Amino acid sequence: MKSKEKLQVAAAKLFMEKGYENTTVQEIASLAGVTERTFFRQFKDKSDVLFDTSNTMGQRVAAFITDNFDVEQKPLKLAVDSFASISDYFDDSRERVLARNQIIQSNPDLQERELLKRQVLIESVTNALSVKFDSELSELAARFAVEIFHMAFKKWIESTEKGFAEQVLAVYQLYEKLTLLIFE
Amino acid sequence: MKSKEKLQVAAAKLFMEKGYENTTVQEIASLAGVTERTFFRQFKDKSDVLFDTSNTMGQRVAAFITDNFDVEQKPLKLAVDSFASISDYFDDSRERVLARNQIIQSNPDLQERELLKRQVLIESVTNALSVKFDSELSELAARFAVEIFHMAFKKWIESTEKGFAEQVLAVYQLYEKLTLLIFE
DNA sequence: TAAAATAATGTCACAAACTGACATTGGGAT
DNA sequence: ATCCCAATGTCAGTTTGTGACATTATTTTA
Repeated sequence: MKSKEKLQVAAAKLFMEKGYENTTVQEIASLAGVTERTFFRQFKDKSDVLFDTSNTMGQRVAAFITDNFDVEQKPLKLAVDSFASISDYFDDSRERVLARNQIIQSNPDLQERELLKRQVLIESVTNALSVKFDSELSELAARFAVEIFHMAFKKWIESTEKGFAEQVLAVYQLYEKLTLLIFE
Repeated sequence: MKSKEKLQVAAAKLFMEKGYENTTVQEIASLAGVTERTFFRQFKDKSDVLFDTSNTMGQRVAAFITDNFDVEQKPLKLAVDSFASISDYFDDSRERVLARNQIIQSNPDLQERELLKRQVLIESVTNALSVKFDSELSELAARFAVEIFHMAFKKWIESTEKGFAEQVLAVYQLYEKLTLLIFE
């Protein structure tokens, strides 16, 4: 196992056991059998060890969008569907996602980091949509889609009732309800 | 002048002159004529000195919403109007807002902090809307409204053409265009 | 295979951000 | 004038993060 992975495993373990703020980079490095210095070579800061820098979600979502331009004309619906399309990412590893989420919610620094990741996600979706739609419209749709995704995620966390895709759909319907009010 | 204000002034000056990362808390404190320790008593961290902790915007926006429930039935439109209602906050001090924005955009830490502030804003709007509307619908409307606000802010930064309220309206119209596609 | 280049890790020294504990001061209230 | 309280200072220490250079694996190539 590469030291990067070892550090991620060690960090996850310690964060769970004693909380994010109570574990030092020193401890993580020791548990992983490396030096503090190599921690900071793999991750730009302490919080970085929890965040996937490669933007896997963004790539999957963008791929879905480019693959489905033809069957779906409405930018927002397309973007929302793209989030539903990655529901396996969540449903298949509920345990891990929940644990991770709990750590993040326990600390403001981590929440901020998560928020920044959401901006990257918005960009991915915006770029994917921009191929076919007007760029400003794409950005707005992307922003709305990510908000819908986020609300769906929160609901998915709270209850075991529905799968991720269903929660996304539920929030999308809430959006339809919201917009229908325009024409009352 | 209270030391808190002195620190804010000193920080703003130094951040402008030599950038956020290149100025130390030490320097800010010295310029303000106090100790590093009192800086950290006033602000929870270095970035805090740039952020208004009292959520003035949230309060103003929430106030507008509660004051205008009767004249406006549509939650999103109401929320968006509430942002237009504080346009003086921006138009009246373009200089300062631009300078501040430039500092924030120069550093990831500050961007994250700004993002967290937006969450607080979302909560304010959600709570205000919840008095009259369903709570989930309120949250969705609040999230969308804040995204619209943010896009309007970006456009307002980029061009001197329109006032803040006009930019908000412009993005809202973009939203209408987006939703109309539902019924194509 | 041996030598040489390259990548990963270690060592060390240090700056900057932050905190806890306790001392000092500087105005208001009495 | 004195007492009180809040704000500030002092100081010592922890943790995060970085630069510079040494050492050790790993891979390339002669």
